[in-house]
Amino acid sequence: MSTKHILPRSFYLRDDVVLMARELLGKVLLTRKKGLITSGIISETEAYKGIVDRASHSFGGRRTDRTEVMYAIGGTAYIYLCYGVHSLFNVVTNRKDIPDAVLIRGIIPLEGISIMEQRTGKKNSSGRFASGPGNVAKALGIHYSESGTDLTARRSVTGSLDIWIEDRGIPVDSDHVSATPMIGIHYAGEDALLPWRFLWKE
DNA sequence: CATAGGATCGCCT
DNA sequence: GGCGATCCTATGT
Repeated sequence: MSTKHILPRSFYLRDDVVLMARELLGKVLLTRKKGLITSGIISETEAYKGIVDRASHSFGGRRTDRTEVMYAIGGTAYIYLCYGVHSLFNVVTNRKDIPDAVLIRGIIPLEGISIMEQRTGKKNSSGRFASGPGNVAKALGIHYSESGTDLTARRSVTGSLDIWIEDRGIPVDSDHVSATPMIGIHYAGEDALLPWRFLWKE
């Protein structure tokens, strides 16, 4: 696994979070926890355009202890606890102080499958047993306490977990990608600013 | 300090 | 399709 495939800072620094959500499909999300490497091909994402997105934790530019990480430089991990049970993993994008993020909602398990089966207590019979944002983090051993990890440094805040994303040139045909606006949110004439979900079905 | 609620999941009917 | 789990976070007094 060559470091040249790690997504560079420049990938995350761009302005269009919806574009990045689309481009993250087919990229490989990896973790190394206590020397164990697990990974999966990103198959579902959702863009959160912080300031203008009612569904975003940083809507309206709100800053709290939890959401402060969303204002970090692109390429940082924003991870938080949902419903007291699930860690949800997001990729922060854009420049510092602009709180855009992409939620990783599904992966196709790739490396370390038996470890991920152990972590989730599920078998890989479906090929997508690690889909759903809570399951993604669970399978990869990601915990909300790792929020703030730099995805480009391969060195975590805690030192116990590395998280990074690689481009291995996996092609994702547009014909197999469905893009849907989030349900239940309507801004007249502001469709381009809606949160956006991308699902890759092979 | 007290309280309500959440970018979900899996089990139940 | 409904609902409980489970605990942190944000907000209000």
